[in-house]
Amino acid sequence: MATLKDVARRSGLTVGTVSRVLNNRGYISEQTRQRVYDVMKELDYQPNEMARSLSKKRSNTIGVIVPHVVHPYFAKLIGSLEQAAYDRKYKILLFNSQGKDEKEEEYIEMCKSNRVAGVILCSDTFQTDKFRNLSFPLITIERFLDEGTAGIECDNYRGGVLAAEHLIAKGCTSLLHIGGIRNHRKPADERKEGFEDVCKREHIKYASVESSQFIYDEMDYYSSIDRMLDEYPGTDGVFASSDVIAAQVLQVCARRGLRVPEQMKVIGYDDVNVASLTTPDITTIRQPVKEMAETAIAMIDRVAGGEMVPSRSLFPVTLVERGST
Amino acid sequence: MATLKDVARRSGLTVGTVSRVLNNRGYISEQTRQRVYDVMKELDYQPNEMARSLSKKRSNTIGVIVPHVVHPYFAKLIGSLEQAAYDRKYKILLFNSQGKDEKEEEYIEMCKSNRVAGVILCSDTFQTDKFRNLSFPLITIERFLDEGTAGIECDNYRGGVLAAEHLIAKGCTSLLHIGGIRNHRKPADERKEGFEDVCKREHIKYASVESSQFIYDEMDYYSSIDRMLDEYPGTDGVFASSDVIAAQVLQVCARRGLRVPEQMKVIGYDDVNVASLTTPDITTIRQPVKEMAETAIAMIDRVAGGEMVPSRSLFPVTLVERGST
DNA sequence: TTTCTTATGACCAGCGATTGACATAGATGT
DNA sequence: ACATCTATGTCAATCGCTGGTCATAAGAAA
Repeated sequence: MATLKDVARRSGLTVGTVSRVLNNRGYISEQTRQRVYDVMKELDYQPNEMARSLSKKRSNTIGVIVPHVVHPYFAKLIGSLEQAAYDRKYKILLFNSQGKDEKEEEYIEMCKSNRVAGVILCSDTFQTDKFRNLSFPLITIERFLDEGTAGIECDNYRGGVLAAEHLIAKGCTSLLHIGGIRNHRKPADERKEGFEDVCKREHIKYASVESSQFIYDEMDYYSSIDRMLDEYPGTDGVFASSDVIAAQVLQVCARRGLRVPEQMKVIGYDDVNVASLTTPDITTIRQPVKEMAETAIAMIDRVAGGEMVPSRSLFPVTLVERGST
Repeated sequence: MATLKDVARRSGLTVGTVSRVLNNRGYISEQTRQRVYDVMKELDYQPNEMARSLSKKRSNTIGVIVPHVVHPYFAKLIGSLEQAAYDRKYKILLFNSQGKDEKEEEYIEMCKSNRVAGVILCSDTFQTDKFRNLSFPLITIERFLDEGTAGIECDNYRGGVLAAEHLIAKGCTSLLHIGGIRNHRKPADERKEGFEDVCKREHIKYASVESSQFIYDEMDYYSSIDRMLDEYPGTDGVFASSDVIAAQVLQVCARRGLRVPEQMKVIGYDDVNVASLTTPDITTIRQPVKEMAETAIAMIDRVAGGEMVPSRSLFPVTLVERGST
């Protein structure tokens, strides 16, 4: 592959000058600039990012660590992050921790090795010394971390409130909240709190359960849902903390002969594509994933530029009404 | 961050020796090796991959270019690729071309710049000179490319055959095949051929249509499905070329009051999670995505090691029977 | 004429590794 | 006692690019 030197030689300029063009440094005449670009095209020159990063002690790569890739919420998040990164000339190094703490630590090390511009850490909650003294910004999405540079969340409490109020407005009298993936601590707790506060206020019977025995990459909640419905008979409204869980609630209902939404109303969370692919489609609490992703990438970019960023950003959620309620 | 030099100094060895340990070169006593590892841990040393790659003229990064991230098929593929890459000490640089040719070309350039060990190109079909004279292996998945190093496909013809045979065995008399995303040319054609050959052989009424007006990231086939069912009344079996399409067929049927599987049978393709999240869940043709991903990564690794790899690998598909047929 | 600004050349250290050539020296084998 | 193997050191080039320091020179501005 052609190198800077080749471009310099071919264009009759020096390496220094060509580098100046490449990095918009110092004085360059329009004519020279054009000449350089022409030669670059002619030689099909691609700057060697390795050398560049080595020299600049920083790459334009962003590490994204997710606990799950197949789950539609993360798929959507990853897609949005990639788009936002692309817009700002960054590349995404994707890591799937599968929710394992050791893997997460290992990936952080890899990010260090690769001198990433920043890392975006999604969901789950786990603290380790490895997150300290990082030489790059660490942005968390829907996750609380003491050592992080900044945290991006959506208004989970309000999500719980919206869900409960909606179910109650639709006439439910006995509610059940099912937590699951991505809900190990804080974010889920807040959803639950919002949900429960409304139930208390409105004097509605309710219960909250967690399907903790979730298996990554499997997303199999059926048995726990079944058990829960047995445990709380008379439930006529379910608030699932993800659309995937909600979809499975729908299936369990179908098997039990419970008509949705007539006999049972179901509301999900996230608003990912599965929510609109089921029959009936699922009423859900929408997270502005795209905006959250853009914010995360923008933050890394800004921190890299020496700017300050808010340590916590809260995004609003909205209710999307569909056929399940 | 600590450098090799620091490790050398701290351990009382020379840079050369430490490098030997790192790369398993030459003679090293067990004692020295241990000493080096200890110091590395002590200093929290992480080899600078940039410097390494620059020196070795090759990185351990693999570029993955997909036309779509949110589509469950790709989400699954990406997840499998990441896992396989991790197992072999590679990292994934993720690029979403959104099916746009220009973006695909641009991403290939980026891969060049980053001196990736190889690129995995998924679905869609598009040829360009940019794919020629690459200094790294280019592996395609479910995609035909003249310039590629190797292609990995699943037996699409057989998939079509299995689908048609299954629907007919279940008593369908008038079939409809709906193509869509990821089906621009060859792979989809073969599914269609398999499907049609069986229909002809069995003297079953059939039709094949394509919902070409697909919008990336939207996955909205409803209107086209509606139109198709209007156009082919009497259809009692649908072979959709993806589970996402099948899920939407299910919804359209529900809206039309067509009971599945009693009045209408539906079979999908891929076997991604949505297939099991709908009610009823979807009978589908399963692609061995995980194995395909592993093969792709393994190939890059082998080509990097100077080995030869088959230019075409065909994987078998299987029928997974569920509630929609 | 003198001073500035613009535009480029000429050099070169440095980024953090790799790798090869060659030297040295103790241990082992025969 | 001599060859051989093992284990390290020494030294330096190289990978491709960045970015600083100077020097140079032409044209513009004062």
